[in-house]
Amino acid sequence: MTVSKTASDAARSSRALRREPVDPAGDDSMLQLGELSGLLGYSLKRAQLKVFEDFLRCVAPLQLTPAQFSVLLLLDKNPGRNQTEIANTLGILRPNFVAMLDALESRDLCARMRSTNDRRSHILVLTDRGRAVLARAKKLVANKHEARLIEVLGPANHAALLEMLAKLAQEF
Amino acid sequence: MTVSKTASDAARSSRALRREPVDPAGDDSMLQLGELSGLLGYSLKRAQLKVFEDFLRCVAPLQLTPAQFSVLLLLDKNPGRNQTEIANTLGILRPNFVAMLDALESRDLCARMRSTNDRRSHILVLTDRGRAVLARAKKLVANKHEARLIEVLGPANHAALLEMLAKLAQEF
DNA sequence: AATAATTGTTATCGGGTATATCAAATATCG
DNA sequence: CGATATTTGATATACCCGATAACAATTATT
Repeated sequence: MTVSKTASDAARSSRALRREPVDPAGDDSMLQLGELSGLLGYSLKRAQLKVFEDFLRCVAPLQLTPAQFSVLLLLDKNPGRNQTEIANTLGILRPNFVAMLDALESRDLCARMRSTNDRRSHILVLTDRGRAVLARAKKLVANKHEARLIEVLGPANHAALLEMLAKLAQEF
Repeated sequence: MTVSKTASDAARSSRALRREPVDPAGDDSMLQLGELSGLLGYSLKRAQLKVFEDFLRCVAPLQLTPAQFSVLLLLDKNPGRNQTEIANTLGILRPNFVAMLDALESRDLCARMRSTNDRRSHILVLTDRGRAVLARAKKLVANKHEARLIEVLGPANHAALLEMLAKLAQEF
């Protein structure tokens, strides 16, 4: 027979939600990772999932994903740009950016305005509400998310980590 | 009308394939990233994509993804384990691990053996071919992939980066 | 003016991740 | 012992993200 809501099911669910391995005091009696712990890509992926997870927690009151936050940030710093430009600088393909913008626009965080010069393109602008949400998001990210990262790593290490990751993201 | 294969289309395709932003000497005249470059999660994600991309290139002759490589590594270091144990330590949900194993088994890289103790579970073993492929993969990863990472970052930085990422993956 | 290219969009596909559920086998407990 | 609960592998399914092809409207090129 099948039982849906049990203690172990709940444990598995919360574990799966965070996509993290299950060794610490779990039931698998600690398998050997071997060369896996020396693989940079492996730790990179794991760390990225944890950091994104924490970002979502910290900014949960505003219901913003990392990708959405990055769009709002970019719109604020680069007014008067169209969809193609914003999508390109974020590495998002234009077709996939359409639904993203639809979601943000339906929440009145940004708006598409027809350009007078080029009637094909949509000039993207933050709404007043978008600016307000972005301001609150920035504070949450700085005071909760990044603050926790700096606390765990130490300020010097945090800066060094950021520099190395930026180098990898560029020159690699 | 629609034109499918043009010079700019090819440029966009290769760019999209690597999921990377399009500023350097592109056409968007360099948008301002703003606080985005200071967001650890942003650089983390970008770096992770680049590193995985390089991993795929380096190990392309063997047609192994990072996830498949990690499974083979784990099977080698932990013989006699079942699907649940291997999947859990890699943060893979059991339902999703089934198709992954099917693919590896269909290529004769590993095999499921019925356990005599517990006839529910499948003991996972590397085949001879699996061991051979893993050995070749290890060399490619070490001599091409990780070597390039160490070259770009410098040995000391590479070690420091690995340590910090491991700390984030655990304590965060 | 004819052709090519760009912009936003839709449809669609594939990969990764998540949940619910099932049959078979085992464990637990009255 | 026997009834119930749990575990294991598996299937089906759903969602999100990334990718490609194609299209109408508009603009650029020649």
